[in-house]
Order: sequence, then structure tokens, then C-alpha cells
Amino acid sequence: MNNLLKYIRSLTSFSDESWNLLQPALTKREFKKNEFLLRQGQVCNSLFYIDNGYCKSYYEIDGVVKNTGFFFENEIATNINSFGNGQKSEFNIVACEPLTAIIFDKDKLFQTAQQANEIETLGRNCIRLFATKQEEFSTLFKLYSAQERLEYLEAKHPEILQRVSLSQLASFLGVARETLSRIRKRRVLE
Amino acid sequence: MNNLLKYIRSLTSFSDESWNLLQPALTKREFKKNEFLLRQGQVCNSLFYIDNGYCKSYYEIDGVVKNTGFFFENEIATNINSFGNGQKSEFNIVACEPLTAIIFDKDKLFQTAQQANEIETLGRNCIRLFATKQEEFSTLFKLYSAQERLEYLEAKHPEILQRVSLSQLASFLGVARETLSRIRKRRVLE
DNA sequence: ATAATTATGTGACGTTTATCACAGGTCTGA
DNA sequence: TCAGACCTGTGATAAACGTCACATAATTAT
Repeated sequence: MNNLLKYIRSLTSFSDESWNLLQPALTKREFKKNEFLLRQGQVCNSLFYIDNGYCKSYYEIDGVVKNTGFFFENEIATNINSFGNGQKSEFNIVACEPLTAIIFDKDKLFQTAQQANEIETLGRNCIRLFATKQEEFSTLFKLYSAQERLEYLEAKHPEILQRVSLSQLASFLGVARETLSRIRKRRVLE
Repeated sequence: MNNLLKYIRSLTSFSDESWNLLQPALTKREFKKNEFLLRQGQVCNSLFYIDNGYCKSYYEIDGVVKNTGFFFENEIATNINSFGNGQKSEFNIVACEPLTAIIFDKDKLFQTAQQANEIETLGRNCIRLFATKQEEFSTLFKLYSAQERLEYLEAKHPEILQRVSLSQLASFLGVARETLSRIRKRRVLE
């Protein structure tokens, strides 16, 4: 829980009282590799703070897996649309390694947020970070070619390259794994 | 202001008292076509509620314009990263038509939000909608080809196709305008 | 009204990428 | 330890896309 408290306090001022109030909304949980945090068709009622390990979000369309996001330590994974609107999730979130998460329960979180403005502010800031990340990766596709997208990740998010396999990354970058393999080779030679 | 109040109440319960408290943070402003709401290099201290008209966000890289988003009536345009972190914006927001916006001033908004939890909740919900939209368009690129992205817009966001020219749209869809012209032609013939 | 600007369509051509096929390497669980 | 699963590399080929060039609307400004 200590990592989470640090994370929260990096986002917003947060009294010990707010922290105590928040506790009932929190559950620590371990996930095995390949275990689901969220399945397609389910409603997402949780925010998953990643304490250790990492997970990915992916769509499965006509049997083909398309990765849309990776979430590492000190990030929050969720389906923001499903969480906010109560709609069924169109994608899965699955642990890529043994994973420790602290789960925020939606209903309890909203209850406590009504009592403590600091918690409401925390929620806003978590969503803001999430939006910022989405915007960043959304922009990547509009501005850059596949090779430039790879270079961007190398410069700005090297942790992704270190921990995610080429095949998994290719799907995230929107290219075939063969193409990514060739891009990487080209770049080594240049 | 009436549209804005309706918009707010579609998001969250909002008392007349909160509405009155919010007023000092709001300014109505008209923009001419091609006038900037936000310029690259500026810090974004505003949320722009679009009352009438529409605007777009775009990067200008090596003299080439790359559109990253379109914002229509009853949406909020902003640079969420700049607004949240105080960093300089890397992109512009410009009116594509004569535009009426209601501007939320950041500092005043945060002051009133500390007094009224409903306003804090409103902020969270505005950002949530923003995040949902970003995620939606981010996913488009990972799941679909250029033609499929066009079909998606036709199905889910026809208003964009009706109001945005082909050249402008091509940039947003991440293809050359010639390619989009040919895709459209193919689709008419099929 | 008309000139200038902007938007669209289209052909030609080269580049990039996807797809299929297969080989070899690495990891993992019984 | 050994078989099965997954991962990476690479060649061949076809499809998709970008770029340049130019013609023709359509829109805008004066």
C-alpha cells in the first residue's frame, strides 16, 4: 500500500484522514500470468493500480489479438468508458507477468469521494493522467510512421521495449511483427 | 450559457448554487474562423466548451499540418496535458468556423472546485469524457485499416464527415488526401 | 464579377507494408 | 529432459499507400 500512497501524494495533497477514508474502497490482489483483470463483455467497476508486474489491454477480433495498451508499475489500468458509463467492455485486460494490483471499487470510491473532496480530486487526477497517456499514443499514429513510432518509444518509453516482446509490441504499434523485425534490423544497420 | 448548463446536468447532478459559484470561472467568447483558441508554445489554462461552431487541434511539423482532433458543439476542447501539468502546448487549436465558446478559467475553476464538491465532480466527468474520446480514436488506429477507419466514422461520427473537408479529414485519419479520395471512390463503386 | 485561393480527382510510379511460408531459437511445464 | 508452445528472423510476392504532377471544381476575397 505504501507505493500507492506515494503515488497518490505525487498527484494531489492527501491527508491521513482521506487515506483512512479511502481504505474500504481498496483491495489488494495478486494475479497470475495470463489471468484476466477484465474480460470483454464485463462491466468494469474497478481501477487497477499496478503495484508490481504489468498488464496489457487487447481486443480480440476474428480471433486476432490487437494490443491497445501496456500498463506498468505506478500506473492505473481500467476501461475508462466502461467504468464511467457502465457499458460492457469491448476489450480484455490481462496480466503479462505475475501481478500485484490494488483495486479501487467504483461504488465505494464514489461514496467516499462524496465525503472527502481530496478523494474526488484524486479521482480527477487519475483520470487526467489516463487521458494524457491516451492522447499521447493517439497522436503517435497521426504524426509518425511505424519506424518513427518505434523511435519515439525508444526515446520516451524505453521500459516498454525492455519488457514487452517484439510480437506484442508490433500489435501495439499497428504493424505486422515481420515489419517491426525488419524496421529494427534496418535501424541497427544504419 | 443555457446549452452549457444542460451539458453539465447531463454529466452530473448540479445545484443552482453550484452553477452560481461556477459563474466567475466562465467567460463567453467569440472566435473568428482561423482564430486560435490555443497556440503551440502557450500554456493551456482553459477548458473550451464549444457552444457553436467547431474547432480542430493540429500539430505543425516541418511546415506540414497534422490534424489530431475535431471538437464540435457540446464538447470540450483543451490540451489536457498542458492544462494539467502547466507544460507548453505542442499543438494548436483553431476555429474552423466562426465559433462561440464558453471558457473555463483554470485557476478560478480550481478555487471554486475546492468549495463545491459538485464542481470537482463535474471536472472529473469532463476529463472522463475527454479520455473516452481519446481512447476511442487511439484504438481506431490499432484495430483498423484506413478504409475501416473511414467506415467507422461514417457509422459512429457522421457529423465529422458532414462538416470536415476531405483534405482536413485525411490528415486526421492518418492518410494522404489522395488516398482518402481513392478510398471514397472505391466505396461508392462497391 | 472576377481573380486568387483552396479543395478535389486522377494518373504514374516508387516505397512501404501485409501476408504467407518456413527455419531456427528460446522458454516452459509435465 | 524433452515435447510443445511461443518468439524472432527472413525470403517472395501482392496489396496498400505516399508522392509528384497536373487538371478541374468550388470557395473566398476584393
